[in-house]
Amino acid sequence: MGITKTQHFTGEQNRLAALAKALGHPARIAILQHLLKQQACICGDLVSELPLAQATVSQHLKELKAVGLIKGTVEGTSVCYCIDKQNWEEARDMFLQLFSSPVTCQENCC
Amino acid sequence: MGITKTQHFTGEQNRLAALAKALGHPARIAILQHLLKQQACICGDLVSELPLAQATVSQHLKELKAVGLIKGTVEGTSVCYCIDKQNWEEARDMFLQLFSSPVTCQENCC
DNA sequence: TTCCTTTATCGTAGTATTGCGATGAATTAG
DNA sequence: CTAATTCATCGCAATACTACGATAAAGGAA
Repeated sequence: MGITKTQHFTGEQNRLAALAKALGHPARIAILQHLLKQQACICGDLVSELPLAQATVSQHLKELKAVGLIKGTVEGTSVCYCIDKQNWEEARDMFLQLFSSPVTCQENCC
Repeated sequence: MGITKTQHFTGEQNRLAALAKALGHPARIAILQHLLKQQACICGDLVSELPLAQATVSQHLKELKAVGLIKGTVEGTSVCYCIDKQNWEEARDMFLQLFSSPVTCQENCC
């Protein structure tokens, strides 16, 4: 079919999957890394930073905004983007929790 | 087009994006959580645990194996899957590094 | 006002993903 | 050997993603 059966999974599983999916593209990783590196916020500089057309970058920004990892504010003609601190920390905590479980599987296991 | 321009990004960005993409589905999150919870490895129990057909689960397992997050070994008729400790820790470190940067953007920013 | 800049959105093409039934391969049971 | 079990793969249909050119919307400059 091609449509994910979200109903059958927990809200946490769906949320974490949505966050991971948003991180699942090198361009979006690059955008986030750039926003983290800059002390101030960035707008269309991202387009010149990335090897992608303006329309494509705008689309990636839209996806990151959709899951809440970034937020944007209009500043005159341009738009200022930055990390959404609250959701970013929520994401960090969810990934941290997933990876905090000890891996009990040994070498000889499997 | 529909093909990601991986050439223009760093190896790290592509690797992290690939790992994130693999985590970008609730079924795969559920699989990993189940493998983490079990002290021993699991095989086809996953199929009965998940609300998906056997073929679909097998496909998700294949993707997780492709990025190295899990590994499987044949044990008679069934296959034993478990977390690949080394790659799992690599993934944990990469996500940790991404989220370790301080978010400097303030409330009034943007 | 008109023009330019900046960003978002639309439309399209190509590709990838999701899901499943059907089938195939490998092992075990009898 | 045959039959059953377990899992992978194939093939298909439906949907989602990636990318970009073209266009639209909104503000600033002249």
